[in-house]
Amino acid sequence: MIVKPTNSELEILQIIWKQGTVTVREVNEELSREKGLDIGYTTTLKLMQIMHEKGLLERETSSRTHHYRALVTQSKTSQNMLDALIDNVFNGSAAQLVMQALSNKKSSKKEIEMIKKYLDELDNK
Amino acid sequence: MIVKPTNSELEILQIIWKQGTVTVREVNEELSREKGLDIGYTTTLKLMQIMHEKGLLERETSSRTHHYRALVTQSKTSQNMLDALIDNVFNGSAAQLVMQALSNKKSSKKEIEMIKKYLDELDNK
DNA sequence: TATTGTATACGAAATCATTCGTAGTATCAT
DNA sequence: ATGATACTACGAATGATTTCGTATACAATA
Repeated sequence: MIVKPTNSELEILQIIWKQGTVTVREVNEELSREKGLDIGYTTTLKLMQIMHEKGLLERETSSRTHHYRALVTQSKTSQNMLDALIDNVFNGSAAQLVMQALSNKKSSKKEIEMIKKYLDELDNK
Repeated sequence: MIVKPTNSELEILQIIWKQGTVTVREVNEELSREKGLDIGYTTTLKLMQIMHEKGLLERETSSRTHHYRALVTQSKTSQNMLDALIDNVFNGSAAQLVMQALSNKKSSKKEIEMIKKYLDELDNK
């Protein structure tokens, strides 16, 4: 089943993917830091509770302070988002998306080399 | 100025990008067809009116049936979406996005060749 | 001309996402 | 033990997006 995280949920997921296991407070502080403004603690709490209901997060409630972990991987999630974008906006062509992605964002030579190497590997299969 | 189309707006834009110039009815029928369920005519109408207000569409009202055209290009729009995705999900690395995009969606040899050629051109600049 | 069909305009209901306040409870330091 | 602090639960306000009903007007046609 494909779960599509909302924007706010995605922000929270990013933090969890970096940290592995988190408390609500940790996420709330990191969010506030990133945004440079104070997010209400209960706002973050509520969001994470909803994410738990939706099956995006699991949690450990044995101690008073709950601990959350992601149930969806970063790669699965970003793949879903990419697939949606490819289908919806690039007429199903990954190549089209790739070229456009490279056209604007100036990538370093190193990055381009990396991609080439990657393509060669793809070729040899 | 960056305009961020909502999901529904994007669906409509797709149709308009394919067709060039459209009436509300055409869009409504195409939407209903794609979704396999009947969308209220006035729903589509309202959306397109909003899109017009927002500056996403222009329209020709000389005849009773209005004709709409897109004011945002597909490439500008998709570039914006890609940039957002790269920033939000791929830590700012286009290369990361590119490789992931290619990993799942199996691209044809032809597509891969095309990308390689494209990379070579990028290199020579 | 009266009827029927097809437009637009627009307010507002319905839905979904986000934010927050309050209540209740556990924990910790004094 | 008491008070301050930190936690969860949850209802509800707010805001944005999506959907639809109704009013009104024009056009085609019987």
